[in-house]
Amino acid sequence: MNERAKAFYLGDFLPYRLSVVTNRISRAFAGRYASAFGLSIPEWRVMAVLGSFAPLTANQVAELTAMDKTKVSRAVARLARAGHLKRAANPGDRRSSRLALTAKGRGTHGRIVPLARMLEAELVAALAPGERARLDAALDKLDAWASRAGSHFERRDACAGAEP
Amino acid sequence: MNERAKAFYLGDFLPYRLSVVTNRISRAFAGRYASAFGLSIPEWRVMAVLGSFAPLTANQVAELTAMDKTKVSRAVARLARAGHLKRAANPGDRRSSRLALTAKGRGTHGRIVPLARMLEAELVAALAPGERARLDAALDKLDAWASRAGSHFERRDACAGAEP
DNA sequence: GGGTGATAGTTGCAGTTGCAACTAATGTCA
DNA sequence: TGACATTAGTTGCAACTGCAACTATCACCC
Repeated sequence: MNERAKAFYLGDFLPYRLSVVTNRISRAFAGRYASAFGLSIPEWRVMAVLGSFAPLTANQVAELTAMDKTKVSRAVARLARAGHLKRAANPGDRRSSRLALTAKGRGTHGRIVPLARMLEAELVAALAPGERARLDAALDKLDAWASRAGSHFERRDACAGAEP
Repeated sequence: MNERAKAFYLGDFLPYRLSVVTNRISRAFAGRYASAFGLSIPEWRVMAVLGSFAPLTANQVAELTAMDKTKVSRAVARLARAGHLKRAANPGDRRSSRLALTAKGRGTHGRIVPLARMLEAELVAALAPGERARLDAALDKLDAWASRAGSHFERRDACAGAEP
């Protein structure tokens, strides 16, 4: 009836809730697997997409991983230094290079992927049957909303996907 | 049949998916509201819990916001400097202080909360009826899993930022 | 061709973060 | 009371982050 409406509980606030859960899961993933191979999450993401899709430019990696090009650049530099990937000249465009995993990189990738699958399986096991599909659907909708909201209201973004 | 199992697609990896969606939403929230009041997300969280629960110690704030005590300490320092909250001596324990919003802080809180509710309403509007409740339930389960996994397996993390 | 504007990727910089180490105040137990 | 472990909160540090600015290359078009 007055301006003193219902109390606001942070714990019920969806963005907060998503953030907390996501961070806990990321932490579990990083702590159990990624860091055991000396990889940060951005590096793991780069390796993951390079493991699936043949040679990619850094730009394509950025799109596939939803990461800022700066982040990709640094992750690629570290992975190259560590011998996990190599850059080959891109015949069609000398500004970019074709990134691909080395044998060592493929080895690491091959060891992490099963562990990632295992972690995901544990995660899904915590859900009821069919609940994962519904979760994915909900996340799709939220993502679509956030992408729209981000591009409409946020300050002038240079280009593509906003990202973490 | 051999070690070359199904390809791994990062885009289907649940931790990754959660991270991307969460970050987009946080960004939309921060860009549209929090930053308009000069508040970072950690600061907004502190104000949110102080707005609901009378005086709290920094420690209690840390628990309620699921933030590191360091983060809380810095957020509180900035909020105090900006005049949004004040620290009062804690009679029972001189190590901590009782934190509470000032009049100015309550004013800001009172203006942000309706906007936060509005954003959440938009978010929920993107979902089907009943889908939000199912999402919450799923998040609860994932959270429970992550808390368990984190406390059991985690130990010395490197220092990689946490994000899937 | 040569100018103009876009694009790929890198780097400088300022701000944020978590962990470890630290100070200060309690608590405990003999 | 006096040593010793605990807890509240702060700070040093080293790493990560995004943005803006920059270089190099490409694309267009007169």
